[in-house]
Amino acid sequence: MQSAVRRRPVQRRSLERFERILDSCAELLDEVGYTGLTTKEVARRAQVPIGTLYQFFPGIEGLLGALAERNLEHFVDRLSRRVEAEQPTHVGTLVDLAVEEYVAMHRAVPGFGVVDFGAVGVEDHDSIHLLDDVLDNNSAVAERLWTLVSGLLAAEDTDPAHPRPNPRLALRVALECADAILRLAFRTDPDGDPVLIAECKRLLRVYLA
Amino acid sequence: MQSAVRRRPVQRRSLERFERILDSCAELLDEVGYTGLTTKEVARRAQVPIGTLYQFFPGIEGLLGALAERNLEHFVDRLSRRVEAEQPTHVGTLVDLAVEEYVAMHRAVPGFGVVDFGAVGVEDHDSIHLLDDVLDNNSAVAERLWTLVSGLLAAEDTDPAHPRPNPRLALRVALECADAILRLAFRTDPDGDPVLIAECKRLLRVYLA
DNA sequence: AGCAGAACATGAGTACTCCTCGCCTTATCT
DNA sequence: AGATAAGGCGAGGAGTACTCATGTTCTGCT
Repeated sequence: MQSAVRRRPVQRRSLERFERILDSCAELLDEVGYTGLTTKEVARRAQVPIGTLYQFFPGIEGLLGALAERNLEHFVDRLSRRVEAEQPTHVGTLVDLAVEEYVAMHRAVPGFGVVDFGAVGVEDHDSIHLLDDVLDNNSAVAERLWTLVSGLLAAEDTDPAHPRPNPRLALRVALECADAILRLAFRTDPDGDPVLIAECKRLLRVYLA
Repeated sequence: MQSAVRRRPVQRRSLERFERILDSCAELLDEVGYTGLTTKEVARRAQVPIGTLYQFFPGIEGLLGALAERNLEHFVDRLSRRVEAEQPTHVGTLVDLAVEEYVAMHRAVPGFGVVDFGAVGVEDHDSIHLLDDVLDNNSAVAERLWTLVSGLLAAEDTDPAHPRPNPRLALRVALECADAILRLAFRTDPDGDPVLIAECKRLLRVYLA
């Protein structure tokens, strides 16, 4: 079991190339889609020889994994910032924030609609699990979000007779659903179907209440 | 825009081969996964030369599409039968039936865990939409299920002051979620994590109520 | 029965793809 | 300055998806 990258660059020039490869990959994903992606074209776009690409990434899967990792980092950053700024006091408002940030990234970040946080070529056989060893990708996302929501989830548990049975599980499930619905929203409408986005928020609120 | 098959066999021998190709494809999916699948190996398994495979299917995508189509047909059949047998009177019980049938197929039908009803290489670029021209795969499923659930959904609308806003949309969303959660359940546990399966039912009941 | 045309069968070959590996250059450290 | 590590490179090996020209078998029709 290995990471999504083979060798992380340490010198400045190669670090730039590393990022350029990821950027080109993301752009190409938007243009030709997942199955149309080729390492050769990514390398050409990034203006690096093919060998250099394979210095950093173990292959096309790893490349996508690294992109997903970057996306997740980006997302958690943005969400943390907003949570800190707005200090939501209910699960409902937190949900809205999270959905909005996801939508914003979908619109702004190249390739995000295709790779998301790592749900492309779901390989169960012997391939690497991109973000984490044991957990699958969205579970990794759930873990990262846990610190942001666990407080609120516990605080809102107003009825001590019926405590929330398993908040971690609920978060995990909610995430999976949100991912699915929002993907659908962007499949339906390139800008994200507003009706579906609203419905996503509604479902999450109802479920997590 | 084309169907998932290129030429549908009419003579008996070739019809057997057609089915054998799909069966081999399904088996192989379980063994080597989506990215490990090759047309050559499918053909070898099915004991047909490679050219014959391409007589029927426009390529690997089409092959998977045809498999998904068959799965959907199979699923709708099973569910219709159970609905007719048990005559559920509440949305909740109908949900349970649907989830149980889905789980049963996951356990019994080779390849079902990988292709589902068609959510593998989601191609947005220029590839065929497997089950339908305009809608995506799960939307096609939703349409097929609509006749089974529309009656119940309307009948349970007990509060005329707040009618259910858009039952078709709700079904569409519910389906997307169910698919996501149940896939997760089978990723976690080869037999389908019972906790997640139960949670899936719970979410659907809450959401559709 | 004889025949036209449709359906079916075949696999070598073309045009890709991913990825490796040996050899080279440049940077960093002591 | 010398040694060690990091970075750079692209032709080519191994393997894939898919085509197509050529041949065979079936089916319906007169």
